[in-house]
Amino acid sequence: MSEEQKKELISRYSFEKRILERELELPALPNAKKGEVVMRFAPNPNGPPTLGSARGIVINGEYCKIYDGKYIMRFDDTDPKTKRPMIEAYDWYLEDMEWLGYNPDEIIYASKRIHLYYDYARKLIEIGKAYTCFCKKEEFKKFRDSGFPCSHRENEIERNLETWERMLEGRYGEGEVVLRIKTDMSHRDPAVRDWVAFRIIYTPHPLVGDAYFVYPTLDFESAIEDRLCKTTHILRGKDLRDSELRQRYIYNYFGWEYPITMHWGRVNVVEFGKLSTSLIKREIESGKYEGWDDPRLPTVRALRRRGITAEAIRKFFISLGLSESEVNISMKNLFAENRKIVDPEANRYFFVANPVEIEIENLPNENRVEIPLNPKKNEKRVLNGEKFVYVSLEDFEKLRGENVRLKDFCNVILDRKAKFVSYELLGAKKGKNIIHWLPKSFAIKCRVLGENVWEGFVEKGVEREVGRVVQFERFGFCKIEKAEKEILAIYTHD
RNA sequence: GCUCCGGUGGUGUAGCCCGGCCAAACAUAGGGGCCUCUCGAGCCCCUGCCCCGGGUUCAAAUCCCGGCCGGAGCACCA
Repeated sequence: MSEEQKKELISRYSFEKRILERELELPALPNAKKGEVVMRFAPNPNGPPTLGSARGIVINGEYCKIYDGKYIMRFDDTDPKTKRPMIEAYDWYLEDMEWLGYNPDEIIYASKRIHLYYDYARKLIEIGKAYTCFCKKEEFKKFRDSGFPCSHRENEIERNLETWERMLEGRYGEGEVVLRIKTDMSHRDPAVRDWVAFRIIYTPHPLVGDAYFVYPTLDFESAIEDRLCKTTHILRGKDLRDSELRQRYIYNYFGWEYPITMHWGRVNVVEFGKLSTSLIKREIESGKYEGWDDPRLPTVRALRRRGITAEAIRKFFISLGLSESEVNISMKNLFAENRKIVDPEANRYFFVANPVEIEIENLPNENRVEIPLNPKKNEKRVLNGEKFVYVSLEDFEKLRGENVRLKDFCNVILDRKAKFVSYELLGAKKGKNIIHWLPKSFAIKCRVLGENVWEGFVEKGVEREVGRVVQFERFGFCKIEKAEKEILAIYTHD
């Protein structure tokens, strides 16, 4: 074939691909019509929401906003024993969800609606699609692994109904009997073979006490609840992918249409490794962390306390999208997002960690030093340029004996007894010898909490910033938490 | 072991379904420079990626087959 023919062929088959300006937005949701979308975020409140939960809240919430849909907060709290809900955590979820910018249109507590699920269980037994099973779990595991049914599978419907009634009357002990959904004992995926729909637990539930003792498993509860709420789209982590396979059996038995599902991959935040809710709980109890909002923790409340904005968290997860591949992501990405939001607004202050007091000998006169509160704004803060000032130990040790610029004030030869050089900026260079300082008469004690604890002084004026993120120059962004006798700040990021 | 899902620069994401201006884009990180009286921000430049092997095709990141690697499920947890 000649070159010409080749070219001809190529141009015939190639088509112009429009290069889309990619914005920060989620891909279109399949089969979604504006105003008709119903989605839910369904956590078990056995601890406060973490960064991982935030992904679910944000992704589902964003789609609800885009499609003007209904957003349901559903507490999947149907295990009072192994994954026992924390009574305070219900409110924590609601608080954090609102803080992240999403307001649920409806709140559902599965534990209060268990009687509704019983009706469906009964119907399934009646049509021969569920059976009561007296196998011990190890015993059943053998059947599941080998793919053979256990004897209970062939129970008469009448007998199943009878046992079920007796379960509800409390005639059996924990672990004695369960209700199973009949799927296919030879299904190629062992995870879907005749799974448990109800089990008996006598431990009182933190929210509803002893109102029930026959509890549905997540798969049963979720299957029914999604139907009752008319959920159209389920977006969740890949760990629940097999749920769909299991739950579809129920949908098929009842002739229901299963919602559209999408799953995102596992997120591993490098800084935290595998920190599960239960592990955090243990470390709080052991005293390693001070509480669920310890700024070192990846809970939503800790991030908020620390000065990470909801907007940054939202953008962070929107940018991750719905990829099914598992990701190793660093907090640095979140911080970069946050810095962009916080930087233009944050006022600047001098914070001197590990202060060293120096005296400027032969200072000609004290004077007012005006420094912008923020380089992009006009407002100024005023410091008194006086004889006794603090500088940080780190700067002192590094630059002792050198010509150093006390930012916006004057140049000195740095020492405990420093020599005044000039008011003008003579040969001082950014990144080299311009340092921050504090007049002794203007300094308030300040403690900064982060990975470390820093003690030092901060300039007067930060008292006004309680609740806001400021930047301590040459130190980092911090959120001012308290201003009483001394200032308490939480380290946000650099 | 069985099942399912992934694998694009250091890290994320887009492109894959519908093969072709993709010798691959954006963000972040790292390196260099400019600017700024902060180690912050901004501006400019640079480094660096289609897991491997076959196949189909004029043409493969994209389709097919086979490996390898990673993750998840196989609970009377969610």
